[in-house]
Amino acid sequence: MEKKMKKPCMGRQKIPIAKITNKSHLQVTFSKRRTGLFKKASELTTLCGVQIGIIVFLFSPANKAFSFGHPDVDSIIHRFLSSNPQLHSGANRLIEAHRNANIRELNMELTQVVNELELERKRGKVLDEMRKASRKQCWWEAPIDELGLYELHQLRMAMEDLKTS
Amino acid sequence: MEKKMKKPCMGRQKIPIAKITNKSHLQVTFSKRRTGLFKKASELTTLCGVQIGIIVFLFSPANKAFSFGHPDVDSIIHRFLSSNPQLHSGANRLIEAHRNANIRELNMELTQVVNELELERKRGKVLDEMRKASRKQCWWEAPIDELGLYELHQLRMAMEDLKTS
DNA sequence: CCGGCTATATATAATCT
DNA sequence: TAGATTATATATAGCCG
Repeated sequence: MEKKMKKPCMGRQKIPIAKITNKSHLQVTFSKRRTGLFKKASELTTLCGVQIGIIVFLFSPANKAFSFGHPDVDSIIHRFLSSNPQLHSGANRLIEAHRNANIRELNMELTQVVNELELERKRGKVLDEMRKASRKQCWWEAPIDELGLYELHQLRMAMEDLKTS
Repeated sequence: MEKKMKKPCMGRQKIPIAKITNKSHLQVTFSKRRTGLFKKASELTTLCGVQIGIIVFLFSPANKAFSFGHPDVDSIIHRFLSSNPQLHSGANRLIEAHRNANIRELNMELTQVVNELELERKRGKVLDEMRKASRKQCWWEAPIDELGLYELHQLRMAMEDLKTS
């Protein structure tokens, strides 16, 4: 009863980057992160003297659009649309063909491949760690509850590596 | 050379939010923060199921435009313009033109990532071989039920996370 | 120009008010 | 439903290779 009376607060917890199902959590998180995103954008604008436009569409609970812009969203959009009149040199028919493939599909494919890559990297990393550990001794042969703190730490680390993004 | 033999690293320092004058510092900061901004946007998109479009204009050293979008910048812009009838002045052609550029970038990125994935797979394969070669009865080969509940949970979560993110 | 590293500044998930 | 608090997760400034 000396130091750790009770836990005042869990503090920030790690959350998986996946759709938040709890409506109220989502609302709070959206609000906070949107603010944070705009703040980051604002800082980038000031620090680097760049112009930024951000548009955010929220579809639930109510459809609503938020935006941030320096100098303002409209001018950014206008500039953006005007800046790339055409990079469409006649060389790439493949690109033309892909247009029908829809960007969203490409994005999904890219995302999936990136995920696979991440998985492979982590798998390799964990295997590396295990291999390294196995040189010492086969501590994992013993029941979990008999493991020393160090070994538990190692195991934990391996797990963390596996799931850390 | 008495007190501070060496300084491993200054660590992150606080910087004033004002235009960075040093060109190379600015370049580095811009690159890092732009990446961070896009990552935050990506997370917000996933966490809250919203659509986001970001456009960043860098005027020095060279004029260049960066963008992030989910599903893609153009659709975000289009949606935004649709909600503001006044600004919708025959921009469709420009949007179309820019879409080509986007697809090309995506394709290049995809190709690159696929290549990286191949490399990682090979590495993983090698590690797998090593594991097989030296396997006795390491825990990851052993029956699942020998793992502690916590570790098992962590592993499960890691897998789920990797598959769904 | 990148990507990695370390120490620190910030952002923010949970909790509390 | 909205802020204030707190402990932790992340983002990054400065340095290197």
